[in-house]
Amino acid sequence: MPIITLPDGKNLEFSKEVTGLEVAKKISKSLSKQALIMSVDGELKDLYFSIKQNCKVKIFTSKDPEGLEVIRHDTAHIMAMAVQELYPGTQVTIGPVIENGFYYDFARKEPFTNEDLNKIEKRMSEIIDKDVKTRREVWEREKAINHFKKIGEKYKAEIIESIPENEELSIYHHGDTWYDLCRGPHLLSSGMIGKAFKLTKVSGAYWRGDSKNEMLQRIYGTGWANQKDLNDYLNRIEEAEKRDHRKLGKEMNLFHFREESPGSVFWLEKGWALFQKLINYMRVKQDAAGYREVNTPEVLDRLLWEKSGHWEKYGGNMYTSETPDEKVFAIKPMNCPGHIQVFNQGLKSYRDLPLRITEFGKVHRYEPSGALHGLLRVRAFTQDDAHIFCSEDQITSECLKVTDLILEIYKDLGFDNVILKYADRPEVRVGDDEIWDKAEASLLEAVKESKLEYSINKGEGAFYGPKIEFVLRDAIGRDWQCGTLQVDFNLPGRLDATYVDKDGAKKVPVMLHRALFGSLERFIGILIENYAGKFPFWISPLQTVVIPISEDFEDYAKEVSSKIKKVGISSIVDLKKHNLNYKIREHSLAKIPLLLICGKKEVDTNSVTIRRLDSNKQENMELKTFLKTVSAMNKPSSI
RNA sequence: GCCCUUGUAGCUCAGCUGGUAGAGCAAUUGAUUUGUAAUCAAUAGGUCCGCGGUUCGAAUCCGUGCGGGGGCACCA
Repeated sequence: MPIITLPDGKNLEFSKEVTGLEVAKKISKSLSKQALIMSVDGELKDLYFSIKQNCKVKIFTSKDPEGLEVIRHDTAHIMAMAVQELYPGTQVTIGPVIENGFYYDFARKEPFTNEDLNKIEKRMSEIIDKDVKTRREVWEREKAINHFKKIGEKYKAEIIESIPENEELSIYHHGDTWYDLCRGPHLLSSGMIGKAFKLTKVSGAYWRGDSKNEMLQRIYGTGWANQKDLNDYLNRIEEAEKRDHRKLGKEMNLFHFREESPGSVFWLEKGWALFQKLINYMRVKQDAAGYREVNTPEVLDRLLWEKSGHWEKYGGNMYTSETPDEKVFAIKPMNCPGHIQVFNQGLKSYRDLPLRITEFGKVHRYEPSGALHGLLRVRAFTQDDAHIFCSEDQITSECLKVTDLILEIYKDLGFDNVILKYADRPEVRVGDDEIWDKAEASLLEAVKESKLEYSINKGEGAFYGPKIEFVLRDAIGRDWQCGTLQVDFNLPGRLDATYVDKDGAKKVPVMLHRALFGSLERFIGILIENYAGKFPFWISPLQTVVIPISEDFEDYAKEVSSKIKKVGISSIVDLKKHNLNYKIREHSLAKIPLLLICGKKEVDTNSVTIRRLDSNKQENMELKTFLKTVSAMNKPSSI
């Protein structure tokens, strides 16, 4: 006689055991039509699960995340079913739900093509139309293993073998012919999936995510509660493609890549202007925050990298250079050993701490070819790197200062939404556990004091210390990991850094590694995508174009342009023999923030007519006033 | 690095099943001197990614290398 408690606290009493579907019917007819799955005392169950005892039940529809998830999960199953019907001999492996959709990994010799995807989609649609029923069975472990081995599903058999002995093995049947080992829960029938899904891409994926294993074929799909949500999603993807920094970088003449140096950027004039503006801005901010800028060699003796521990852990990813006298040098993949050598120059006292050394250091890392991606993952990049040498009791306050600086800088660049990821000791590391305990505790304290939202990434720290990663959210809701802050009790000791403490004894300083943008290259990529190339005025690589209406006004246009440059704002005059409409179109497409039109009217009144990007209003302003206005626009909000 | 896919003019792309390449924009030249998103015309521009093979003949088919793209793995 179960009494069922609903989320609103209401109790429903039944005279005998009931299924979820019956509970939903009792609540309301419309709910029973929309119900997809339920939770029983917090545990997700199929709607045909029979409830015998008193419990709390919640029914989920496609409006709930749980409902959407089960739709995606069922779509993955139906896809696997369609694939095995169309391509006999294909083995199934796993098919989980992911953000925005699902995938399923298959083992099959022949590659799936895009035409195959269309065929599979069609077959899925047919299965959904047939509305095949779902049925759950519990199998004996041995029976399941032998069965899947017998029918040639060796991956499934392997999965079952790895499931703990005490766990129940459920097999879900979809219709009479197809079934899959699965934890569930699932929908009552295939028709409940709806048709708001689309198979999006095929790719390779290693069995169990390990590159030592064989490669499977993964088919990705996206799945939604209704057609509108699917269309919205597809539109979001399209919008993101329009913002692709590789496309915009080419269109806007910011940078390019060439075969001769894969993963290294050729910065063009405009891209480099942007790069320099960011660096100059950082110089101002860092100077105010007590940093001292230095510059250290790009090429350093291999012995130093051996001593620091980099050679052992990352040697395979380091560029090296052999000199004519057969010495091996490494091209720096990081700035830290160099900065410790800067610290080591001259005797340091506790009065020098905290000592904040910064460098816009260009580093080279031999990234695997498949990892390269525009500006976002490159083999040569510039870090806005700094190392703070301090005493143990300064760690937390220094970490908080770094966090404040990062937040201020992100805000200036238009990112208000920042979260932290705290990562602790990895398996492969240097230094003993006692030191790690100390480092982790001090960093975590700073994380907590920052009052920012944070998550913990177990075992993801650097090999020399725990770290925080700063993740910002862009204009279209994507997260990007940029800044980093790491506590390091190891490297300074390895490279013999010491300072003289109050009591006259030599001590090893703690070192904090931090980068704010991280990689300038990557950050510019993110900026391009965030702003879709329409940068805020103060970092825009070319801020103004002066357009004379005809040859008669060229001299005035030149005069205006040179006055603009005198107040520190970039400007060119467009003297090409094209008409005004043409020039407006060209420079608007190039995303120039301000176009200044000069004709008879402007010459007579010593003024300019302004056309702002994305506006077709005309705004006439006296040149003097304009120069003042535009100077005020030429800086971020914190300066 | 691995799987799939792709590489034609500065850019975007066309070129069916093999017969040594074409458009638009950009560039150059000339005409037009223009008031807020493409003025008109002419000219020039290509080792069809590299190397090898099949073939009477290869941008096209095959092999291989390099680069790009989508994932996987990696990311100090």
